[in-house]
Amino acid sequence: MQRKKPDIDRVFHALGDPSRRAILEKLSQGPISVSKLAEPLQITLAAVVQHLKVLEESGLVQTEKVGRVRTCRLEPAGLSVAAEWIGARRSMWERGLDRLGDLLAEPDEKWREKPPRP
Amino acid sequence: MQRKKPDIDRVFHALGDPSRRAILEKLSQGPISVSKLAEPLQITLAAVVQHLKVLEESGLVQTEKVGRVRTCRLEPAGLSVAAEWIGARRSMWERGLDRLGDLLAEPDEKWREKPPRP
DNA sequence: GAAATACTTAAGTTGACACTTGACAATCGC
DNA sequence: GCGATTGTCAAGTGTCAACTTAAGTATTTC
Repeated sequence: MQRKKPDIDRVFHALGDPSRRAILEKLSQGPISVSKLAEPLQITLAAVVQHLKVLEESGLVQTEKVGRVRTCRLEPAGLSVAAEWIGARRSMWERGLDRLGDLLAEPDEKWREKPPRP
Repeated sequence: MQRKKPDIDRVFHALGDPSRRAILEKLSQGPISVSKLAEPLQITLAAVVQHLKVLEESGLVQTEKVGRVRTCRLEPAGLSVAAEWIGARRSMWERGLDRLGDLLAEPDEKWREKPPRP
């Protein structure tokens, strides 16, 4: 479909990349500079900076530059967006599973068209 | 970096697409056939089938074909993988935030190299 | 058994995205 | 000031992924 990106979209897209998740793991140990962040990864500093841009735009990471050093840290609120989406789906899920027998037994005109009630 | 894909990678990648999330939302209301699934989306049936393949390989969805109809349903375990990853990161996060003051005050040779202890 | 339904598969297009290289800018230590 | 450190920007490249169209395969219905 590829529509424009609301917040949730950015967050999940950001989480979808292994390098970015590696960055988040590192950051979960505490704030750190860009170059220290890049060191263990096998990509260039420039690439890390690009990932950081994505992470920052998605609200998962915050950065602040002091002198020539940019320090990065996690933004707890960012992950919450994802956690909440998943949580909501999961609960509907489980409610749905309770009714699973019903839904399988019945035909599925349940949530598409409502036949006229005479 | 773009390495090969472990499970968690597939799951987050799958969640990163709006069409696929739309499919999951629909499925969270109960099992449904492929064409019913495709109807409200503005993409072709073929595209939906491709999305379903991704969702199935990531473990988020299960499908079963009976006669000529393929019925799709959510796989609760799939989302758990994502939920757990997020949960783990969040808790480290929060522990990290407590120590934030320390980490900012100290230099950061904390988690990279351990100087020899005489 | 012919027509309709419900997918399935293959091939091709297009745009996004991860990465690189190389040049540049700001700041720190001396 | 000068050199080293630390990051930033702009192109450019190659790959992947989302879609489409079009043709094909089972199944069911009449």
